Amino acid sequence: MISQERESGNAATPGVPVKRTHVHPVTLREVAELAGVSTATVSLVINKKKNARIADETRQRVTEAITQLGYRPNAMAKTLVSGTSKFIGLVADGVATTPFAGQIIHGAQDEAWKHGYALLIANTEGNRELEKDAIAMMLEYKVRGILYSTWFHRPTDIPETLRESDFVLVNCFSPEAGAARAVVPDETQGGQSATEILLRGGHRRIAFINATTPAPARDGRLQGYKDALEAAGIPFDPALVLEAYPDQEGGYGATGQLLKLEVGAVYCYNDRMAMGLYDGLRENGLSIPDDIAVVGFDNQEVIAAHLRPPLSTVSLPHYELGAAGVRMLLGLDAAPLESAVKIACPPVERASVAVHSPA
Amino acid sequence: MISQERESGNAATPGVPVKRTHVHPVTLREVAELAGVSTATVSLVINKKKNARIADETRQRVTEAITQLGYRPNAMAKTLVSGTSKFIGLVADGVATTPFAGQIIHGAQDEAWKHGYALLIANTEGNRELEKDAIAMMLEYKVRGILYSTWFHRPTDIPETLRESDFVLVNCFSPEAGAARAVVPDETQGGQSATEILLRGGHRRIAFINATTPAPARDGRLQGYKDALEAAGIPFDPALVLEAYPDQEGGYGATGQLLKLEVGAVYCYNDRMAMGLYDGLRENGLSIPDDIAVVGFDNQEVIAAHLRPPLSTVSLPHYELGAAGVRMLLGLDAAPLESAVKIACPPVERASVAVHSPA
DNA sequence: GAATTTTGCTAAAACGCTTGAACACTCCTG
DNA sequence: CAGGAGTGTTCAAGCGTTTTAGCAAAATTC
Repeated sequence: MISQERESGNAATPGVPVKRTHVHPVTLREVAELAGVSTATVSLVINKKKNARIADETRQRVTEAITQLGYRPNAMAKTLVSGTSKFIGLVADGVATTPFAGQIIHGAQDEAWKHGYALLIANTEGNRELEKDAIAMMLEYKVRGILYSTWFHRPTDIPETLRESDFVLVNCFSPEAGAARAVVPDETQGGQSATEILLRGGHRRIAFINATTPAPARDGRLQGYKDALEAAGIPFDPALVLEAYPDQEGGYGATGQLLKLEVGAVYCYNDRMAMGLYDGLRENGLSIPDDIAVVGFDNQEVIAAHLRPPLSTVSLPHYELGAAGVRMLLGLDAAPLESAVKIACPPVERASVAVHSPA
Repeated sequence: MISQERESGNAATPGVPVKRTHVHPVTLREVAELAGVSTATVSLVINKKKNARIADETRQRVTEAITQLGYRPNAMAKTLVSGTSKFIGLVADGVATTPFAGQIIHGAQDEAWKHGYALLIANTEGNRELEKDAIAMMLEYKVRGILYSTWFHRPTDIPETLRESDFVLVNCFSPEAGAARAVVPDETQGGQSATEILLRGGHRRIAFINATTPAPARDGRLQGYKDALEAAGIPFDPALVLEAYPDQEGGYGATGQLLKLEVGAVYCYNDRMAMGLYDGLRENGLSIPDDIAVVGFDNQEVIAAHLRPPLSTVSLPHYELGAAGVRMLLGLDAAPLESAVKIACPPVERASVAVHSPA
């Protein structure tokens, strides 16, 4: 065999004499020919097989041929042989849409890369049909596994086709226990940390504006608040817990109620609420943190870091979620089936809470 | 390499005779056997070749076999044959890091998907070495082409290896003319639109707080301001153009100077500046839009839509940039080499500019 | 110096699919 | 009824790798 002849040039176009614009298609065989060895040898050299015995001189010759020709392995051919690609799929319901949840992609991509994997992403906008197609595509490309992620922490059910592959749920979990590996933020610890920021500021009477919308975050963040109070020996007072829709308007609208509580500190369900609350407090002539200390939750950079004063808050560890998802998928981190792995939400202290007790 | 063995559990470890949990590897051949035809026939059925003549009865049988077996084509094998995959690469210097530029990914992914392509993304954080690896990876996977994107509009030089593939620059451009296809936001039109929002509000004396940092945006947005004034028959007054660092602090810090100008309207280089300016103006007891109308630029949702009052601004069309990049790559949109294609920055009017003239 | 081991390399069979050429029919057409 | 035209299907040659078994020559052993 060893069919097609070539005019001397470069650019191999098998069969057809037309030149490709982009030069490359240099194959293993061409390298082998130039180096005067078999393709097997070249393959062995490239993959640095430890128990392959290759003379230094040969290895040398092959390496030279490779660089001289500018050879690039064809990953498809490799994958075909090995049966699985160096891809990890990431199915997201809206991660690319939502600014800060984009960090999930970022974390997954960094971690994947670290282990020699590339990310194949698909944004499904929650569309079930699209989602199915996306998963099918990933399976066809023989991904090593799939990360199924949501833009906010919530329960989800698992698409049937996902089961055809290894997978890990990221920022979501299956309501049926034992159904899947999953990694989520530790809302409770986060709520506790947020409250502790205020406790450290010397506050003992702390309000919490929770969300009206049911979600794991709503329960967890409240629980964390209670835990922190208990640890500090402060009795929990339900009257100090307000509720509002978790956005700027909600925060702004909660101002009135909050003022009635006459607290010196308030912990908001999220940063957007805190942002609205800032406006409300300001309109009432109150200054942060002197009249009232505020902490948020989420650490949405654009907001939290740039409010005046900058907002103390707790980070939603999106980057870490993505990274941990990849590690769990690859079997590098423990990944119990029984319950989701929880990633810490680290506190970020800024100027919205004074360092010393104002009391 | 491929070290750890596993007890039978799941997780196929190549080499070991352990069964895969995930059943699939159903091949064309198996389908063919079940249907009692050759693999060629099955292939023809699947790909719906128009000039393939297949009896309805046969087609039927094959289709059944396919669903019965849950057959999934192996995309790698397909690609190997065809020479190019259904992948489009997206190399980003920080798109995933930067919240709103993430829309580039989103737009690219939607558009790619629409044409049957999947996105292969790599975030390089501007690291040249990583970038090279990322591009190499994409070339090895025989991507149809590569989108090279930056998180803010700027000139860039083109990595050598990028030339081995089709590519389009997104949100950036090459300083050497004719070097590459590129798509960027139309800063000038954007600046003009921003200014026009204020003109429509009845303002004739409009300040512009430009950035101190050199960038295409800085020049373009200023030019747009001038164009808008000229079109309205208002002479350009350099005294009305201030400069500040383009972030909240900068905007806040520019308040003093701005007040000296005694203008009723101000156009800020970006939303973050406007956000800072809001604080500055408020501290001086001025109300927006009654005492002073404000427009920004970028339309960073988290900021612009949720300030009080919501900020009128101009959208940086990240989504469209991504989508247009894909279309240009696939040859669906014209893509001149001489100069970058410009995408409009549509105005977004909110409450920071009053509808009627306050004059 | 024969037997054995080691070293260096290659042949060739996969991997799962596509595709043009070829084959075997059945219908027409004149 | 021979020759041509359709029609339905299969053959077999790739696509670019990896990898195992095996071969020949060189080195080592006794």
